[in-house]
Amino acid sequence: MTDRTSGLRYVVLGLLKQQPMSGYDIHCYLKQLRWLISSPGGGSLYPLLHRLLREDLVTVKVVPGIDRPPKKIYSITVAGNEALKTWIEEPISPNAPLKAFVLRLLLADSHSQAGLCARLQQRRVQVAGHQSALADGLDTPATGQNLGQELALDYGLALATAELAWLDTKLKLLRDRPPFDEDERRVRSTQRLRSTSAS
Amino acid sequence: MTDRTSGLRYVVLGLLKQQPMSGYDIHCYLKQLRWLISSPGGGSLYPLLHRLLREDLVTVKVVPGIDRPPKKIYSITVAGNEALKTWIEEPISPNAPLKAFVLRLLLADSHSQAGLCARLQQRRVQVAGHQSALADGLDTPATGQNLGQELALDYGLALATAELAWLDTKLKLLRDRPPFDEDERRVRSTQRLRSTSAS
DNA sequence: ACACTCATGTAAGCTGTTACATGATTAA
DNA sequence: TTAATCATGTAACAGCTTACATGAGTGT
Repeated sequence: MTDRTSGLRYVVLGLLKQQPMSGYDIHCYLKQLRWLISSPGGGSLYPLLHRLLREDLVTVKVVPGIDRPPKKIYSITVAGNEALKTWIEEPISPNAPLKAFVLRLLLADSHSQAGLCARLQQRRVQVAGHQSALADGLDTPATGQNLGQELALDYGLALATAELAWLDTKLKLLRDRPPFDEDERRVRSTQRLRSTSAS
Repeated sequence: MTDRTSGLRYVVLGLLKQQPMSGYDIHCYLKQLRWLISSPGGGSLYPLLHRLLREDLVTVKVVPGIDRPPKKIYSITVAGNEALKTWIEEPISPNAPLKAFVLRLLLADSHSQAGLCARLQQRRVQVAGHQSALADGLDTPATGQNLGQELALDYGLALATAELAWLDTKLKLLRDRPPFDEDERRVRSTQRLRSTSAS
């Protein structure tokens, strides 16, 4: 409901849904994504796993490693899956941080394509609102206008505009081709969904 | 140093630098900017002001209102100004949240133009890094590729690209016209710095 | 009478951070 | 030997959130 947290909880559940893994594995995986979402240290991760365990959203199995420290492999439970689904599908509050959206995108592999479309659509509405609010801010020289604020507004506006463009492109792509089945999804998506190019 | 906090502290100091105001005033002001930065409730604001007071970064003066509850008007101190300046000029860690950048932009009115350029430049480097990392992620189908992750990466890439374009435009604009004096700044900036247009 | 805005505050709690501790194995 | 990677954890604390409390005035 609040959407003000980083949602680390659900990132972890999402990863465990893809495959069971240890706290350390999660840590390494998230380090690779650190430019998309903030990655936690052990001090956040392990206590979190303990909490999830107490809440019965995950289970553990200790696997002794050969010539390695033993690992504690965590798996998601039915309750965990439900909690994750609930969170992913729950509407994002309009001024939640950008992460809230990316995160759901990231964890949406369990998502139906229709659900994904709905999510993008919802985002579109919010960004559009956001954008016009910024445009208003720029047009009214009312509130203490200074160079910094002006720049910040213009910056926000530029990013909002770009995001709208992206959303429209993807929505069109997703709508043009009706749902395909699970097996094809992976392949097709990697072939078709590219648009922007690097530097 | 950490850059992991929301920096509310410095937003407040920045506002108080522009003009002395009460906790409630700050609350209202920030509510208007809620699409750019998250705005705190009274439960965050008042304790924060008390802390700033204890740290001698601000001072208070109680102003009894006529037919209104009395206000506590806070003003920034010399120490407060220094703290703010230090924070604004301190380098942003590469994977700090987007807010960290916008915030400094927002509070940069006390900033020299050269400083602003440097800040944009620094951001450019970071976003470029960010962008190529994302591009790499998209090109290697290595890590658990799924539709959601693919979309998230593409999304990040699109936004990074747009941001780079914006940064380049602004940097060019700022470099083309050498520093103008304080009085002209306000007027000129509002005339010249626009680029993106609304819906 | 009721609710709403102005205006300030407290208290409990969650999340996450840093810094530290442990202990084994592997590479310089 | 020293350092680094693997792997887990604890403890202290910062920051923020929600929910609540208070109290005066204003409008319906």
